[in-house]
Amino acid sequence: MDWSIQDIARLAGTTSRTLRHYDNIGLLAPSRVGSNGYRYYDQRALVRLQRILLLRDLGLGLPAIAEVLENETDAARALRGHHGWLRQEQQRLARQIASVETTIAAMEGGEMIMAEDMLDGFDHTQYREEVEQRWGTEAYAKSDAWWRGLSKADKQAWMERQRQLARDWIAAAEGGIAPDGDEAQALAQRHFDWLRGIPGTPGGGSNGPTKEYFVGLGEMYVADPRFAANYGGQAGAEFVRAAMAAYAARNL
Amino acid sequence: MDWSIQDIARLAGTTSRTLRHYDNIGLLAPSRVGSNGYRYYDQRALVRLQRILLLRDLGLGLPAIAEVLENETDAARALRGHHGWLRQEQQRLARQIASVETTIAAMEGGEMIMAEDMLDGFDHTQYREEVEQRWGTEAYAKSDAWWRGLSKADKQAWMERQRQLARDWIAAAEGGIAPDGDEAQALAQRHFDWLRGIPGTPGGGSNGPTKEYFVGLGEMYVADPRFAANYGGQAGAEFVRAAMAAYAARNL
DNA sequence: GGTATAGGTTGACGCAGCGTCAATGTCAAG
DNA sequence: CTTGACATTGACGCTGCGTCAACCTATACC
Repeated sequence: MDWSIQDIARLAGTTSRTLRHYDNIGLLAPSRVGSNGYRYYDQRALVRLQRILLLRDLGLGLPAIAEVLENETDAARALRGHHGWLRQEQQRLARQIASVETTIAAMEGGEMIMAEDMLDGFDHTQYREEVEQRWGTEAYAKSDAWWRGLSKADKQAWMERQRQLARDWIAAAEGGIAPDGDEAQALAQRHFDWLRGIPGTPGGGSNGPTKEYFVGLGEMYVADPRFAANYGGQAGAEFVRAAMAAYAARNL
Repeated sequence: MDWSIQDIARLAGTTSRTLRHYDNIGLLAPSRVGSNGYRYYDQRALVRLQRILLLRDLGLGLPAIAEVLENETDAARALRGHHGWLRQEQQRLARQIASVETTIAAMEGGEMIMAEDMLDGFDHTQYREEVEQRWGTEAYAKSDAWWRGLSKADKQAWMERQRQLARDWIAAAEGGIAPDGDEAQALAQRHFDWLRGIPGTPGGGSNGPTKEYFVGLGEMYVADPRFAANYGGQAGAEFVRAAMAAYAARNL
């Protein structure tokens, strides 16, 4: 005994379109096809469909489901892998939610990030000594000239970017992820690109900072409490340093 | 002064492809286009791009971002709405994770759901009295005959579906969502479709059960501890009843 | 001036998983 | 014979770009 396409669709709680799709991609073929082209499905097909839908509800992709159904053995293994991915997603969402919340708070509290005047209170000369000491007076002079030469809009854009980057670093550090994982490495990449925009950094310019400079910067973030504060304190700065070091080791 | 497309891409930490995309969909036009078709961007454009990327990192969709940037005012409101959606997503993920975990446990512990013999221990006659009392002896006889007439595969499929449904109900109840929300109502819909497959239910068959039957069933789940156990106990059953009642009020 | 090289342009496909027409054939019932 | 329900095969749409492909341009060095 077999059912029409609508019948099993109803029986399994899905739609005929879905069944045709599954047929097209080879995930579930009808047990019989009439001379008129009509699809008919029997019990075996129904059982398979049920399994498919079960796994789909758990969030597995159709290719993964197909694999599970063919091998028969490693269903649990596939689910464990999937479970890991789900948890990652959840963490990503948690961090995003935190970001949104702090952003909302910032917008309601202060003048909000989108506002025009956000340069107040920023004095880049406060880092003068450190920069001169570690990378020479010339490096500082260059970057100082660069900064003074920027228009107001430029400065705003640059700071906005810096602040967002710092926020993301903090969120990442608090999220408890690995400094050498993909997430953190993506942040390190952003950090690298951001530095690239500052002339006067050793090796700076289009090619980006040198390995030594990049790693040394990470050290400084930890060593200097003024920098550490930007990244959520000591723990945050250490996370940033670890991520930067890992990035440098791989890419520079 | 303006930059080439690669320049701002680097400055903002994105790609030229993205910028072309934003131009195509009207989200961010270049400030100037050379006679050769090259795109050039100035500070204003850079600022706008930065805002776009900031909002994008928070998870907003491009149309939503466009809206925020035009209206200028309701950025916080848009973010609050987005925040709600993010939390929903997070809850959905949490429930999915819980489902995956219980499924893994079931597969490792018992013979797993995919196994063949899972009809043991199910005795549908245990509900005989209740059914006869509430909906008449004929209703029971019909559904009994239907069940006995099913093949082994049919019975398996039916039970698998029932069990998954119950699991999802439990997860939903524990997830703390509203019984009349979209999520729970989708489950009620599945429950309705599932009942549809059982002849002998009042109004059953292709059209599905009647409103009275559907609501009455929900009551029974709460009243009878044997049913309640299927849905994770008293609290779970009450959640199911509430969801079914809401569903019936709207759709039946 | 020639040429190597980097960077620019406009299409257009691909991805995940179907929803949703569109145009048309089939089956059961009145 | 007509009507209506259900079937078929395309094919576009959605999200946000990544990734070729095929073809100009700008810059720099010889």
